[in-house]
Amino acid sequence: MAQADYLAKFWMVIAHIPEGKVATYGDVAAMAGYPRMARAVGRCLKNLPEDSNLPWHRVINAKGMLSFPLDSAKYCQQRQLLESEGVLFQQHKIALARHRWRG
DNA sequence: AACATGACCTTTG
DNA sequence: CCAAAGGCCATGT
Repeated sequence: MAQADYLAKFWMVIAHIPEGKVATYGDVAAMAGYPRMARAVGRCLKNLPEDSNLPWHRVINAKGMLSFPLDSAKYCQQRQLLESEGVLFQQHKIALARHRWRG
């Protein structure tokens, strides 16, 4: 189905994000060739199995923040993964200007 | 109906 | 006046 088509592209793009860099949902969608599908990217990541080797944590929203409540376990996990890769946080946001990846 | 978003607009500092 | 932050509506699955 068509869904598998763009899902595969999202995975490919995300898999190409370098360590220490991040991309927004919208950027991933655009780089994959589907400009208005930012939310579909989020949906896609949500469906990922745990044993997936995809660096989902390098995908953040346009505000440079993680799309989880600040006190959630998910938020902590993602933030920890990013910081361990060298991504710097300013308060609760990522320094997008410094870490945003451009394909 | 719900969502792991984005862009735009308005308000603060 | 410019920048950052938050709220509201629009998109697509």
